[in-house]
Amino acid sequence: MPRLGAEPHRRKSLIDAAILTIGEQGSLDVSVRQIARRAGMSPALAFHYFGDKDEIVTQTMRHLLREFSAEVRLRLAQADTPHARLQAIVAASFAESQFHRTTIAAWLVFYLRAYSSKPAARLLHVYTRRLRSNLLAGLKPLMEPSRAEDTAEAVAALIDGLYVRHSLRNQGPDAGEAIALCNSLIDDRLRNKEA
Amino acid sequence: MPRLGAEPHRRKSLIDAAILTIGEQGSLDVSVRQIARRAGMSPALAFHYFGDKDEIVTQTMRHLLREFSAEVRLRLAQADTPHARLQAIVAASFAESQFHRTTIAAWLVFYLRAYSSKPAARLLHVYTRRLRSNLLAGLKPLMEPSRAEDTAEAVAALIDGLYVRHSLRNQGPDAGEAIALCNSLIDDRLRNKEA
Amino acid sequence: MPRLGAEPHRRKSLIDAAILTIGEQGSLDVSVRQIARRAGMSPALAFHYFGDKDEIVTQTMRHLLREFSAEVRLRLAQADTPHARLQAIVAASFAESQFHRTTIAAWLVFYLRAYSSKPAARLLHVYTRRLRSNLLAGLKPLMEPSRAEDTAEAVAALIDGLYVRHSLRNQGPDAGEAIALCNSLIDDRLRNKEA
Amino acid sequence: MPRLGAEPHRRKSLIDAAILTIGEQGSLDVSVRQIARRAGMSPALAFHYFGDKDEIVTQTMRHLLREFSAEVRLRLAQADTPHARLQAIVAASFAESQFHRTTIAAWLVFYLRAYSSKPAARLLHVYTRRLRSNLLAGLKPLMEPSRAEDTAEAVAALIDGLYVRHSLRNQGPDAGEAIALCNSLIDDRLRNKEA
DNA sequence: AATGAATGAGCCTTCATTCAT
DNA sequence: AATGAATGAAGGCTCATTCAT
Repeated sequence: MPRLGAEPHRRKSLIDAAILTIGEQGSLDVSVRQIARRAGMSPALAFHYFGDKDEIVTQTMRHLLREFSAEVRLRLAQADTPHARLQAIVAASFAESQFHRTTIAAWLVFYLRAYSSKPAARLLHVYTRRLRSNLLAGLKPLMEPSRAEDTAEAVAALIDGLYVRHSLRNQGPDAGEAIALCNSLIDDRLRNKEA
Repeated sequence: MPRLGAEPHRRKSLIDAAILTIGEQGSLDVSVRQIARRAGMSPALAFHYFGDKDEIVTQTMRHLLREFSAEVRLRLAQADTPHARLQAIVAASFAESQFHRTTIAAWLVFYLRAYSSKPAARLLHVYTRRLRSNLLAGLKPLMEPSRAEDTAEAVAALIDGLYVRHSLRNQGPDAGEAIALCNSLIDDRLRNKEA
Repeated sequence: MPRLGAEPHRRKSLIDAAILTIGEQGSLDVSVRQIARRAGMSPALAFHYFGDKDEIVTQTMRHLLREFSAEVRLRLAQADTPHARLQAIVAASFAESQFHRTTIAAWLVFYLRAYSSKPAARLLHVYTRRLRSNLLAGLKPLMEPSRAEDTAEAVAALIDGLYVRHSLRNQGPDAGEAIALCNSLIDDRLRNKEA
Repeated sequence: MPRLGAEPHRRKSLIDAAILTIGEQGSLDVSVRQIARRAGMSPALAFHYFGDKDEIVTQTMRHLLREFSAEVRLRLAQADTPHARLQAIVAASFAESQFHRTTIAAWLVFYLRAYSSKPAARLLHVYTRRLRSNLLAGLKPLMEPSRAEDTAEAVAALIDGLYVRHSLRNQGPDAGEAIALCNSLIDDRLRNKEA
């Protein structure tokens, strides 16, 4: 039952299925068969559209990155003070589209993939650099440079850590608490400027 | 010429090899053959000692957990104030034995394994509970309970996040800076008690 | 914009593409996709015209055989003595249309195909019988029958062998030398009739 | 039921099975499964010993080449005149160990493999050079150099051609006739030195 | 007329695991 | 104690082939 122009829809289905499958399993060690079945098609079709498994994985990673970027961009557009920009970034990080156990697991899997895959490392590098530069843009107007850098590092790490812990069987805090903890860290750093 | 009592030594070699191999690869998708080769023995012997691959992995995870616990215990023993206890935990987390790229990658791999493996989840749960209780023991005397819990969560997350970021091609801070960031968070929280 | 009567042209393109692809690869282990791409159409169209891969291959083989027959017929028509007829056959065998590395490779591939394909064997049998009868027609008037049969066999084998060796990275002789060697064998056999 | 020191025996079985399977099929397009089954073992074991299919094929080719070389060497050792040396080479070519339909088909398959495989081409090149040099060593003392080279080429081609035709459903001559045809060509060339 | 969509079958290869020695 | 021998299962990937449009 082949429909015309099915490609974009199929690719999307596969990427969604890949996120779910990889996220649930907490590993890239999932078969294309599993992903394809979940996406409602044969493995052969997955290969037809993506060429090989690596490309499925890479495109999935790229998709996650893009979704996050969009979330950030959206919120930054509405922020008009440095402080608001910081909160926008934090909020984006814990937005509903990002802060699901499964999605987070997929993120972590991709983090780990960077260990042995050059392209994955490159992709991730772009993301971390952008996050850092966004944070610094918000922090620099509010404190001296070296302190701003430390703070950016701390916020970025705190976000990552909250992700990790949240995904760990919902053991970590929920989105609201996570945001509060991040903002609290930022505010503390702003208050105690001399520390 | 097989020496008597070679078993403990063999097991240790295999676990060390497993940490290195898993850590370098950033994945459990390593073959027993690889691990055994690195440990200088045949895969068959690895099975002889551990029964199956799962047991190798589990024991490796347990080993990592134990090493960390030992590090914490050691430092807690020398801390005599609540604040010193907090610093001891932080210091243990970034002790040389823990804060290597490869070791951290192995940690993350095990975090992810908890997604699909009950035993792994249980093991990890013990570790997170203990860390939390250690942190709370240090924080409770210094601030009101609900704030102490938030702070414990933040510190734990910050540590995890710094781990993740450090392992990402040394992109994160080194041990000294990591410790400073953690302590700074703690101190900020102590100072702004009313926040 | 599909033109009317495109079918014969399409079929020809496919057969040409098949010869090239099979010849270059030195094997029938080429995909219909490769052949179709080379012929500038989709694999589905190739199936539309030929039904299945086997038919593509068979028709290709038949085409090669027919081309060779035409070459022979053409030259035989202009030969008026037995000796001239023999030379015509030899010349046809090494005519430009036949003596290309790629074409020869395709020939060999088809020879081998006869091992496991009845239809291919039948096709090839027709060709060898015809060649033999053509040679004998030229030889019988010039020597006694049993000697003529031996000679026919030798000439046929020599031609095949020169093909094989020529296709082997142009290691064998070029067309002119090949013809000379064949004629020389014939002439030797004519001279030493008593041997 | 694993026996110790089984490797050489297993490798031999596999190579024999490969010759038969490839020869019967007239193609390299045989699965490792087929070969392994014929050799009485699982495909996995074949991979264990040879690494990959390519290595099975290459070793099989090398085996064929070596067997032929041995046959030639054996007979050359007993030949004490140039003419006897020529006959030795011819006889070796049609010795029982070489002149089986299946073996010949395997030879042809390897000839064709040289089209797309560098290593196969190299291997084959060694063989053709050696054959040529052996023939020339026998011919040079008996005729002028340029004629000797032509003759070597003719003999080599005739042998190859007789192979091809023999393998073609036993259509060609049997070993005895084949040898006679080759010797006859040589003798003719010796007699008509001035041609 | 022509093609993208779709799949079942089959291949190469790797791996965890067992067993006899 | 230690290992080579051996295999079933599973995975990635390609291909011939069909079908709706």
